[in-house]
Amino acid sequence: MSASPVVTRFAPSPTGHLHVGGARSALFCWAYAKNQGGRFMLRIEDTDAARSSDDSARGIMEDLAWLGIEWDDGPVLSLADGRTVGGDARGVGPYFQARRVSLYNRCAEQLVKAGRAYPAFETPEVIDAQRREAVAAKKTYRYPRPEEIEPGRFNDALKARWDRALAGESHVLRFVAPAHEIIVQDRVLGAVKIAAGELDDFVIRKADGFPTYHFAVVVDDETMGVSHVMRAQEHLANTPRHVALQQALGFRTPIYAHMPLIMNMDNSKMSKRDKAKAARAKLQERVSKGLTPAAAAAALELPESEVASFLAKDNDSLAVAERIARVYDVTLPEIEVCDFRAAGYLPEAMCNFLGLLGWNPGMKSPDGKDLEKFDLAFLRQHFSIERIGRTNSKFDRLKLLAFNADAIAALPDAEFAARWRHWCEEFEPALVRAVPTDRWPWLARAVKARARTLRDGAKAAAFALLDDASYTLDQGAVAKHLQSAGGAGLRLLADARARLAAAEPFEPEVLHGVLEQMAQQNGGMGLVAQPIRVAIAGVAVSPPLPESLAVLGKARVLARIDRCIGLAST
RNA sequence: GGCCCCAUCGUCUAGCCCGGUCCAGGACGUCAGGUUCUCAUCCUGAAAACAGGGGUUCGAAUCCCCUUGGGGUCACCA
Repeated sequence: MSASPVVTRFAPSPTGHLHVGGARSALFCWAYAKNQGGRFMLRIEDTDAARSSDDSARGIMEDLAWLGIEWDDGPVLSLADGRTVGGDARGVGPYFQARRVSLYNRCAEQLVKAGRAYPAFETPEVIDAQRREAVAAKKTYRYPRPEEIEPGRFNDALKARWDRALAGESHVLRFVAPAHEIIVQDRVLGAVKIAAGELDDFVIRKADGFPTYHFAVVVDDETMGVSHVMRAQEHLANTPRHVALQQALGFRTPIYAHMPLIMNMDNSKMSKRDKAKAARAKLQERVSKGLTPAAAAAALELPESEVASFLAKDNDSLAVAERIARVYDVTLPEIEVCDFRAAGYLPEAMCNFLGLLGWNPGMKSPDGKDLEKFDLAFLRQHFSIERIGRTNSKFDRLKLLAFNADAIAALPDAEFAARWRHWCEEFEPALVRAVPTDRWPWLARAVKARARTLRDGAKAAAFALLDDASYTLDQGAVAKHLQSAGGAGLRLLADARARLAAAEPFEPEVLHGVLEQMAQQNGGMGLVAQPIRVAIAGVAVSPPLPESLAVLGKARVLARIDRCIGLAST
């Protein structure tokens, strides 16, 4: 008899973008399946009809694909390179839970007929009231099982309830929680025991006919052949419910591995609401400095009432937060995978960093230091559940940034140029338009060491975007590098203009030679470079000059120098 | 609050299972130097942790217990 194949799954609900925590879960599930020669499955848990959307499902799939986490089984997605991921090779689909409702209903009926589930007719309002009462009395609320329900027996009372349900009366289905202790054998945490009586008769099918998460998960993991359930620890408390359900349905219990959580640096939960918090903090700071809400609303082009409610924490609208970020120049924290992509992070850096949050290879690199740089190929080769940690980790963006900087530095120049351009086409198109294609590699080379993110690269390249006839010259820089010492810098600049006008071809190597020669004749590169830099960039900071000059081209360089000399001489 | 999980530098962590080789190693960050045409990169060095208290033991970061602290979860959300 062969060992059952390893099948892991990532099962997001399509109610928004892919969160980094979800990405880490998916990464580990993928890595383990691949390590074991098994299959990684993607299932969309869209049983919350009101909050789910196809756009979200698609966005999550695209984010996973961007990271390089590709699923063997699941919805089909076409990639940019023409390949597709997903499919139903094992014939266990569909992979959207909303399309599996009849399956859940069959299982639910089986439970009812076995006396392990029953229709309940209280309205949500009634249940809420009971719950509030319990909270007010400082007691733990547990749904009180009707006395007429006998565990394991489809008695007359249950039959009567079932008939009412079949007749169309609004109801939910509740599970008859077991009277015995439940033990979850977790591969990360060990044996977790839940005493009998801790579980109450939870809902397995909602009034709208959709299964609850607990029920759908259990039915799907069984019918889809999932062997290993790896998920975040926030699900640990749900697991006894799932085990109880499996036992009642006669299902196998998969192997569980609960991973530690990823938290903010302040130990709060990472959530998309952090964006609203950051924007609100900024706006409040402005308001405390005298900005009136009315003026803010005008600047934001939003109704005053909406701004007021946002400020009052009555809503966490992402749209408002993003508007504030743009108008008041706040950087919203990246929370979702697409945020990191837009911020100019490389997928390999994300996967590497995420792979180290709660797991590590426990290996040394050739230089004897702990090995912590690796790619997806390494991860799938070496991943193991045994090395998953038990403690929550904080998401340190500075370390991620360092990883990203290293990943960029490790890219060959040509590849960086291509990938950076690709990113700019989507997020910084003006730069792509401003620089001729054949000069792009020079720009990329000049910018690479300054780019901890692809967006940094675009910032460093800002000089290329300036309008030759109207860009601002920093007065301090002009005074320091051009006008001081009796205008020595200006005289050098005039000399440089003449030499640059004669430089041919106008390419980095030639320009480097021109500058070197000037440096030798004029007391060092520092004295020569800064005046030219101020002239062409308007400020005393820019990427290396030879490349910068070549990117602009002779005509623009001469125009800028002429304008600068004119402005600085008066 | 009930239940559950966790506990090594500021942060991610190695070491813990199979006690001694650990006055605890690496990385990020920080600080101090150096290289460099600015900025950045790069190089060198430094400071920085076993939460506390009890056990067990010749010996504990490693095993046990308690305290404290942090986290998760208590929906007709997933």
